Amino acid sequence: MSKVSIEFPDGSIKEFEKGITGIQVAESISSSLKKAAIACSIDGILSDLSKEINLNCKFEVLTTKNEKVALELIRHDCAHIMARAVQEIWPETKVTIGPVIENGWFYDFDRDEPFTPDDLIVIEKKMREIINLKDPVNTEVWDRKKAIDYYHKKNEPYKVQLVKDIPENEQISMYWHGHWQDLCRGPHLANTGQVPGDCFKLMNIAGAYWKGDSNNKMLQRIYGVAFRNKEELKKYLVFLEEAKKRDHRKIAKEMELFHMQEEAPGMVFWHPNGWRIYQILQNYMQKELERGGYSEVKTPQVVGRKLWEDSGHWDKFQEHMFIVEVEEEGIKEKKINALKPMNCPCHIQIYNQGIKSYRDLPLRIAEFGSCHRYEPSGAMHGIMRVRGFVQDDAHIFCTEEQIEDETKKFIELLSKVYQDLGFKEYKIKFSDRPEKRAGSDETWLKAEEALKNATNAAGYSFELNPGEGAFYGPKLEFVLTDAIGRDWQCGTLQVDFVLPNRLNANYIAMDGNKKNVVMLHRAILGSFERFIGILIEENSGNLPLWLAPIQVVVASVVSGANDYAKEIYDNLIANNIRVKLDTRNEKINYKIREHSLKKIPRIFAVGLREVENKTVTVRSLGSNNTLTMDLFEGVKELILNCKVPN
RNA sequence: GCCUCUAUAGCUCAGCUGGUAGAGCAACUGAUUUGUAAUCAGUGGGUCGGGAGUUCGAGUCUCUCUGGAGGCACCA
Repeated sequence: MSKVSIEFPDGSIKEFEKGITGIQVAESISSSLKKAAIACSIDGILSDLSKEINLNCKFEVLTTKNEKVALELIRHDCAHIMARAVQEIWPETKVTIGPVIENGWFYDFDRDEPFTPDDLIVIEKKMREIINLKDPVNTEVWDRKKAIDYYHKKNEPYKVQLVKDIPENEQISMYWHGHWQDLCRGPHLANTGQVPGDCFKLMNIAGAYWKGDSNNKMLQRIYGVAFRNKEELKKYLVFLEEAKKRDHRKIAKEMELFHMQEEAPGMVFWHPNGWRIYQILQNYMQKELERGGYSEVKTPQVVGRKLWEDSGHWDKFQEHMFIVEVEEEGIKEKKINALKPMNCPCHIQIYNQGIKSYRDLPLRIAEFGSCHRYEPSGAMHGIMRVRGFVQDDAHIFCTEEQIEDETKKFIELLSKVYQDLGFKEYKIKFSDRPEKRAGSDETWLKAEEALKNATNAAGYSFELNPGEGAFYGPKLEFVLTDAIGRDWQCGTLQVDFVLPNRLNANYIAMDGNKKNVVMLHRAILGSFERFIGILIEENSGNLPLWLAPIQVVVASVVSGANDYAKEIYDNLIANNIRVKLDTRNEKINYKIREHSLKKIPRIFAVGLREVENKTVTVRSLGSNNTLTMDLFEGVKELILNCKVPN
C-alpha cells in the first residue's frame, strides 16, 4: 500500500497509509499537536477531515499554535448544530445563513412563531444532545442544478436562493453531520462531538432582514457565543457584566450628568455636572481650533426649505428633518422651514458673502453647531445617537492642491486631541462612493483619490468601508468603541466637490478664472453628546482631573476642622478649582464612600491633626492610600494636575 | 421604521398560578464629633408608564399607545 506524507505546522512530517481518514490521523498524533479541532488542507482548499485522503497533501492541524482557526471552527459548527437543533425541535423552520462573528455566531431562521427566551434553553439542551451524538461530518461538491432541485424538494426556499446567488466559478459544497444537511463552504470540525459542550451559550434573539434589506422579510436571528473552554466563556460573560457597569446611561445617573424623558425622546437634559464636562470640552476645542487657524461662527437653527432643496438634503433626508411650518402674514401658504440637521449649507452662505480669491484659501470656518435630526426610533441609543446634538463642525474651503496639506493638518490635530482626551487607539475607516450619490463618477474618483493619497501621505493607514461614503463625497471615519466594543464614528473628514457646485461656492483662481472651491467637512469629536458618552464608558466615569465636573471635595473629619476646611475650600475656589465642601456631621468613612461613588477624583480630608500641622490628607479615586502633605504643597500639586492639556 | 424583550417609591429591585403593594439605599427628623468605601433610631413616600378591555375583582391576563433595552435597517 502506498503512503501519503503529511506536514504538520510544527514542521514535522509523518507518513500514513493511503486511504487513512482524517480522524485516524488525528488519533495517531501526539496530544500536543491535537486540539479539539482539526482540519486539513488539500491543494490549498480547506476541507473536513472525515474525507478519505488519497492524495499527498499538506495538513493544517489545529494545534495551540493555531488557536484562532480552531475557535473559528468551533463557532462555525455551533451555528450548524444550532440550526439542526432548531429544525429538529420545530421542523417547519426554514434555515437561511449562519456566519461566525466576533465571539460567536448567529443563524437566521424563518418561522411564523417567534422564539422566546425560554426556547433558547431548549435549543441549548438539544445542541448538547447533538454534540453527544458525535456525528461525523461529510462534505460533497454538487452540481448547481442538483443542489437547487434538492432544496426545492426539501422546501428550503432561502437555500435555493443562496445556491442561485453563488457565482458561476464557485463550487457548490454541501455539508452533512449525521443526516442533517446544510449549504456550506466549510471548513468544519471532524465531527460534532469536537465542539466542547460547555463552552457556548445562546445569548439573544433579534430580528434581521433577509439579505440585510429592509424591503425583505424579517427573519429571526439567534446569537450565540462560543469559546475553547468553560473558563474563557466565563471570562467573557464576566466581561459583559463588567461592561454593563461602565454603561454611560448608568454612570450618568450615578454622577448626575444628564437625563432624558418621554416628552423629548432623543434630546438631552444636561444637569450641572454633565454640562460642566460639556463646557470644559468646548473650551478646550475652542482653543485647539483657534490655534489650528479656524474662525468660529454661529448660524441659524431654523432655515427655509429652499436652501435644503438646493443642497440636495431635502431630497434625500426630508423625512428625517424636523419641519417647522410658519404661517406668515399676507401669504396663503405656510412657509416650510427645517431645523438645521447640519451646518454645511449655512457655512457656505457665510463663505459666499463677497468674492473670494485664491489668496483667501484655505478658509476654515468652525461652529459648535446645534443640529436636529429626526432619527428613527430604533436608532437612538443613550446619548450616543440622539435627535438633538451639537457637532464640533468645521468646513475648510480650499483648492484641490491644498487638500493634501489640509488633510494632514486635520489628522494631526485630531490625533493630538484624542491623545489629550486619553484615546491612544482608534480605527480609521475609509468610506467610498455609495450607491445613491450626487456628482459624476469623475468627480468621485477625484475626491476619493485626493482623500486616500492625502491620508497615505500623512502616514496613516485605514481599513476600507466600501459604499459607505456620504452622498456628496468620500469620507474618513475615526472610530472609537464603547464599553462592550461597539463601534461609533466620532471624527470624520469628508472631501466634497458636489455641494460647492450646487450652492455656487467659488473663488477667483490665480489665472483670473472663477473656479469651484473644494470643501472639506470635518469634525473631531463628532458630537459632544456621543463623545461624552464614549468618554464616560472609556473611563468608567473616572475622568481625568481636568475633565471632572467636581475635581475635589474638602471633607472635615470632625466639626473642629470645619473652619479649616472652609479656608481650604475658599483657597481652591480662588484658584479656579472645581471644589465642594463637605462639613456635614457624618463619619469620614461615610463621606469617602459617597464621594467615591460619585467618582470625584480627589478628596482632601482634614481633621484636628491637619488643623494643627497646616496639612491636608489627600485621597485619589481608585487608590486605597492616603498622603498627608503640607497644605501649600497639596494645593500646588492639585492645581498642577487640574491643568487643561496644552 | 421592523423583530424580541421591558416599564412597580428619587435609585436598585421583590411581588408564585388575578384577591386593591413590599425591601434596601436615598430623603426628612432626632441622637451621635466620628481618621479613609455605609453610626443608630424614628417618619413620610408609590394606585404599579398612559388608555381601553376581560373579570365579582388586575401590578398580575388581552389589546393599544408611549418610553427604554438588545439586534436589524438607517446614520447628511
